[in-house]
Amino acid sequence: MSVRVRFAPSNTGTLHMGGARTALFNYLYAKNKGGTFILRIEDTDRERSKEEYTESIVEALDWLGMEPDEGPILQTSRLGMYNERIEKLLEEGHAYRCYCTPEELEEQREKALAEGRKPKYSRKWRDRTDYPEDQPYTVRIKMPLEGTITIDDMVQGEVTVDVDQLDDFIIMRSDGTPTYNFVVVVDDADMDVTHVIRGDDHLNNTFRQVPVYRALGLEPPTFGHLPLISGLSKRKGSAAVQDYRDRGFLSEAVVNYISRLGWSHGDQEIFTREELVEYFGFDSVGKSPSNFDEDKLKWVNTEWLKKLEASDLAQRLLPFLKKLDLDVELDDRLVQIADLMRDRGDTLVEIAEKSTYFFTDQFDYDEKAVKKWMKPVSEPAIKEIIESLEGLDEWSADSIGTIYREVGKKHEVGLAKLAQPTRISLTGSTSSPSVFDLVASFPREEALRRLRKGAELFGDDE
RNA sequence: GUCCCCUUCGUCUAGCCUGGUCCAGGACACUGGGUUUUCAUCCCAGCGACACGGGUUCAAAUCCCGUAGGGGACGCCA
Repeated sequence: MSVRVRFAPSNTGTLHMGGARTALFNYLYAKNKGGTFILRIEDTDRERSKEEYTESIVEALDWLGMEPDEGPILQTSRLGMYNERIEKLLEEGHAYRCYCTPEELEEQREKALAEGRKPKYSRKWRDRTDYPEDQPYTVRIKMPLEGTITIDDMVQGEVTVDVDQLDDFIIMRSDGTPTYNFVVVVDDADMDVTHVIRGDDHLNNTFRQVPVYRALGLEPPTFGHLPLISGLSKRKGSAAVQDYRDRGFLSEAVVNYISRLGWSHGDQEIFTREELVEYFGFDSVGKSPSNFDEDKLKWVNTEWLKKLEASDLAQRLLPFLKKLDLDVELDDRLVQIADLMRDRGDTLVEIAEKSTYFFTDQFDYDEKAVKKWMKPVSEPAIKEIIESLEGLDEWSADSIGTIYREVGKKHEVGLAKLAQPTRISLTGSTSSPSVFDLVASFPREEALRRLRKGAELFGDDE
């Protein structure tokens, strides 16, 4: 049977890095096995579920390149299915009505906790049939009364729990809606899910769900419970995936980075999507929780920034440049600039911010730099360079470089004394790509205009 | 409180299953050098860990037991 996995977030919030990693491991496992990746939205929490979150989750997955093969499937669209199954369980004696009130249960729970016992439903209505008339009731599943339940988890290995830890949990609320631990089972079974891969905060739930499978006459799937990413805070990965996109991280880098949280492939750090799909397997998934380290994410991002095709990079940089109110469009010049700037920042945001001078001359000259470099020694040479540049046949970094070297030699000034004033004139500061590339990156008239304007900064003799 | 899971450099991890090749390897970060027309990139070096305690064994990061610490679960949330 072919592999079918599902990522099943609730739509009570946006997708954050922890969820993204769970989705990724599902996706990678499915693709590695040539299987199917399903997206299901767990929206049975009527209080908190919001459609906008569903959209946000779909968008995040899309950005990360994990389009589901099936879905999104909403659980609320399947309500009828659940009621049928509950009726059947009731008829077969695998479930029963419970007339306890929420207040009554809460009281018992608090009492148990206060006395240091495990809070557990008393099973008061398990074997009763003297149902009160017209009273609201919930439906509870009958858990086995003795024995143990063992699962063979793809990540955790064999885990056994004594059934005395389990109680008859509610599968249908008094308002008639089914609860999570019941609904997941029905859905996973109906969708022919073969492998349930989720965070290990669900490990305990698994022992509740297995008896539900059995009561329904179904074989439980294979489970894989991933260790959680610990200490996620807004600053550490629990912000929406889209926030990382907006902060200038590449989706490849995000995917690459989160894949390495709990999984590894020897010493390799940088993976293409194809490699991830090819190498991924639960043999290499660890059991211990990991921390989200933004410094390393940044490093992975710089690696991807270096890897991308220049034209691709330019395209991705464009929106960030536009956000800075710059007059830019996707053209050869932008591609050239992207290529020059790609290793000069950790994120697209930083690169965009450092690239503003390419698109506007509204910048301030760095005073210290002006003082240090705009000196009379450089002035005659720079003036001659400006003249030579005016008549240059071929406007290219190479030929521009030739002029700088020749003029420098003639005036007996070092290259730094020509390069720095040039940088200041074109960018306002002394930090930029190679000067020749820099000059060549401007249309000739613009370069000359800035050089002439900059030349006015040359100070008097000291 | 009860149950489940986890524990190798600050962080992500390799090694653990199949004890010796590990006085523990790689990566990020950090520190110091070098290359360079600036900055960045890049290169080199350094710093830095087997949670603790018992066993088993000729030999343990690797196997067993315990302790401590961390995480998770215990809902008419998912």
